[in-house]
Amino acid sequence: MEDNLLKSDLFKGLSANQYNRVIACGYHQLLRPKSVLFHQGDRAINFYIVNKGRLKLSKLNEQGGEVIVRFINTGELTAAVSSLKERNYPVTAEAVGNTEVIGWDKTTIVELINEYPEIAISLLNIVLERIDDIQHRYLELSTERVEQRIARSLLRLMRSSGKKTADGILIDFPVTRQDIASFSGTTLFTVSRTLSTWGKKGWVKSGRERIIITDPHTLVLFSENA
Amino acid sequence: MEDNLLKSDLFKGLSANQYNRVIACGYHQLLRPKSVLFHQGDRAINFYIVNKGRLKLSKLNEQGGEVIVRFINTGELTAAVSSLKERNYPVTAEAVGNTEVIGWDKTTIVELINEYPEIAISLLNIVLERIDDIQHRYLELSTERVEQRIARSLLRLMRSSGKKTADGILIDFPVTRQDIASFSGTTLFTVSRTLSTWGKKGWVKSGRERIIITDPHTLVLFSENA
DNA sequence: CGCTCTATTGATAAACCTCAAATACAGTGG
DNA sequence: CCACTGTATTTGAGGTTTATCAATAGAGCG
Repeated sequence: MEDNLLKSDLFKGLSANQYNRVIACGYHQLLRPKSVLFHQGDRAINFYIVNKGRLKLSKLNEQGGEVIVRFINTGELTAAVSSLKERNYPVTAEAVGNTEVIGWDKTTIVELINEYPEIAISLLNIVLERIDDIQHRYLELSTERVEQRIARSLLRLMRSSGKKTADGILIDFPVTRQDIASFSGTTLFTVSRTLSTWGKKGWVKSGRERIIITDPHTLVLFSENA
Repeated sequence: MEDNLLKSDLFKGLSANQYNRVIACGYHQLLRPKSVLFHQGDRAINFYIVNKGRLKLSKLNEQGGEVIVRFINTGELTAAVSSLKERNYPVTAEAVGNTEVIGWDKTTIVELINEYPEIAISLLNIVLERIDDIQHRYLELSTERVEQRIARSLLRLMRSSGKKTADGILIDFPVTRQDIASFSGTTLFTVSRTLSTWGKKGWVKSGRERIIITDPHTLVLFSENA
């Protein structure tokens, strides 16, 4: 049932037995669509792996501004860091569609690391890659124009959650203009206009909570060169 | 000589002996001002701790756009992640003033972690905090106006490298308008204008590569409320 | 004192947001 | 099957923010 997790980066270098033991230490949780797994500042559980479905990691400021930090797809990991400082601006993890996760609390993780240091290495690798990713997005947000960023967002979603269809590559979960906006650092209006334009050009086909990328190649070129 | 490092988060939970052993495994390096410690993609060494001075971590895109990801101050850590994908947009670590670092290569780090798993926990904590920080900055960049972001940048620099003087709190290393701009996601022109305005209001005093925050309190209020 | 790097300031323009109003869509209950 | 309701989306007009470009001034160094 959870064989998809075996392939997860977290378990790189572990034997099947060790893997089973680690899984046994965690606990399963089912999430309905749009239910919240954690806010930063919650304490009980610290690490989660998505067994099925997808989480949306977002961050709010008090003026109501939202950014989507990333999506956590099946097999991927996220952590609820309960740092003492910084209670404001929590990170929120919300299920997109029906989602299953397995969670470990901090104590358990520390025990497991002491038992199997490979886990620590895996975690470090994962986390370093995440830093790389968010730094990259930071650069993009800082230096690129809106349309370029929207293109990159679509391509990211396509790569992580794309599904081939007759028309093109469908982003395989309900995604609103506002989602794309929060993921690209712009407004839903700009996203809407941009998708309209690209629709006319034949690059994408989009509808209510639904985006199909019909010409990925051109979109890639656009995202890199303009 | 390196007692300042003992206090570093990296060595939390280690005995003096263990600390000495870890330090002995690394190798020292002296850097002249503005010399480059690494580009991402370099391989030999993977983790560095700043023993003296300061590093500027920045990222470039091919259009020449630059962002400063963060400054690594004395006692802090950084890693040169040589991921296979993504050769473009390297992260560059450059010395600000004369700087000393100690470096460990990946193999050594892995060995040390296997020996002292506490190190892995420390590293994880450090890296998770960094993620938190950059995510926070990402939110700010996405949702706040330029002046607010400039204020936050100054305050960050003040907190990490501020030095009390008669006039106010001096940012204790040479920092250009362009640096502030790259750190805030704007242009040097906007930074210049903003500092001029704030100079007239008595919030800061600034000159060539030199910024003193004369009214930190007001600047904090401004950074949070407008 | 000339050279180079940094900073200032103004004019102009582009990019993008904000707000308002209309329209499309999906589900629900009659 | 249809009307109804609550979202999601589209589109336009207008305004703000901030970048861009150009020209000038200042600071430090040999």
